[in-house]
Amino acid sequence: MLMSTIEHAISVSDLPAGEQVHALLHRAIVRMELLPGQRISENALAAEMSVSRTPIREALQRLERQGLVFVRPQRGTFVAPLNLQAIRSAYFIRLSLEKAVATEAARLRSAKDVERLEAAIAEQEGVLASRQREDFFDLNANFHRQLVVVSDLTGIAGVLDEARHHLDRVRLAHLDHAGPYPLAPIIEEHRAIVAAIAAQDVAAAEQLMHLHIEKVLPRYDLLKAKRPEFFALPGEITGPPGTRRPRNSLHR
Amino acid sequence: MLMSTIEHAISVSDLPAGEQVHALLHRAIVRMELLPGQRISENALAAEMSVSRTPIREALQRLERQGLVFVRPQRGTFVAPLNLQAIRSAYFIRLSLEKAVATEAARLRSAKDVERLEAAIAEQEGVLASRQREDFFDLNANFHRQLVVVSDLTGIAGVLDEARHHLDRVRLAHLDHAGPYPLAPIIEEHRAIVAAIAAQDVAAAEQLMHLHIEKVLPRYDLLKAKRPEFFALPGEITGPPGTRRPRNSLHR
DNA sequence: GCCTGTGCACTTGTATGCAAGTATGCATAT
DNA sequence: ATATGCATACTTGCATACAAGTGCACAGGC
Repeated sequence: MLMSTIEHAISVSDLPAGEQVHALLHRAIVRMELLPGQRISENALAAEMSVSRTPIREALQRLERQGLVFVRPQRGTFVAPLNLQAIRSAYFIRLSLEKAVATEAARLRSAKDVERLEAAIAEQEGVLASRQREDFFDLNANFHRQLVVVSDLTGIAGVLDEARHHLDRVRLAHLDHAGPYPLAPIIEEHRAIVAAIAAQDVAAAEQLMHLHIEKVLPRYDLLKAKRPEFFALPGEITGPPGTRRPRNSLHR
Repeated sequence: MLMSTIEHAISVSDLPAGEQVHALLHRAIVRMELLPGQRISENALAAEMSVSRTPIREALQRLERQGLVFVRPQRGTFVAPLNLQAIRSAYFIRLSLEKAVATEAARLRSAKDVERLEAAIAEQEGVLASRQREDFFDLNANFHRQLVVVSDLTGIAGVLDEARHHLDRVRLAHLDHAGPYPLAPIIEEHRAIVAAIAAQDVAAAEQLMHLHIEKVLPRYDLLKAKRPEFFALPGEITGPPGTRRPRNSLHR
């Protein structure tokens, strides 16, 4: 069921095989289509994607370093749980760096930059009602990446992306499994930030970004209450003893 | 010549082969023992370390993501130059995050934490005169990592390490190729930071850390004047046309 | 002397095969 | 019925072999 979408996606581009495998798994994990704890079989993936295990392993090693999967040698590779420490760290990184980015963007922005930021916000509004809500997170990422470009610090985009992905996993889990997750206020915050940047109001840009990022963290414990299995650590068993299911029940 | 030290190092531990290769190359690159632009041959490394190309490639891919090597398919793998954008980004990341870390450390520190930080500083003094100056950078890294632990944000240690490594490359190039690089003031700054943390003076800790980090960046252009070849981009030729040396002149 | 075309050695990317270790399920003994 | 030991199918880690592409060197023509 997972793989039907994969086969569709690979033929699109002719990037290195490992890149494509990574992009695919990364997207599926961040979107919570592959759930925490779920087994990822190198052999099965290689067969389904018609490549050898070599690029598969390359992709899995990347994902492990990003904290999205964990590999237990001779045992298996699994989607990483939502780790509280990883979430707190990602939040802290975003809070610190995005504030500084907003400051720099307010200092350096050109008129053209402001136009591009406003165009990005318009896109977000377009997707708000019509398309899949998962797509909103891609547009949100684009907006924040654009801010990085304006601040002339493109080298930090990778760090911010990785941090955001961890937080997006929590937000998207909310979308699917917990209560509503309103997107409209986020767009309003974006608009306010751009307004401050357009006015070159450094202090306001930083403060508004602070408030914007701040809203992400608190919801994690709500999700943990509803879906504790997403937070289970590698060795832990969530259910009472004896409920242990056969090894591949999650995978097949 | 390079490899004599390598053979010594590998037998010490029994970590996964790829880990060891990565640790070795990483250390050599950050210490500027492998110079920017220098070719890294997968085959030669595999032969010298008595492993196959598979773990070598695993290590090189990690290093590429860290910005320490660059791979040109079907052409070769090379030590990355000192990239201005990478340096600025690393500086920015350190400035933002370390300030926040200092703030949190000042809030959360226990008496035991202060003791450990002071012990780390004592170590730095010990190495100041006696041992190799390269070792100081390891102790400096330990100190900053310890601060991360105190601030209860161990998850961000990896990001800060990677940023610091880029800046350390510049500093170590100074040690070898440019003027003097005094280490004693750095220890004094560490001491002042710890004092502020011990006093739980949040504002002072943040400000002192700001000044501490700030000192790293400016020296880069001085080095660029003395050793422009360290900053040459992949395709660029530093000398005038016709001075192009045979392909392996850097390697053999 | 200078320019052009071809061959070869070398590069990384990918596929495949082997080795070491783990967990499951079945057979056996109590 | 319960517990124990073992065979087996699976996992990842590593080694090796092949494929595709690049650039230098050198031979030949001008």
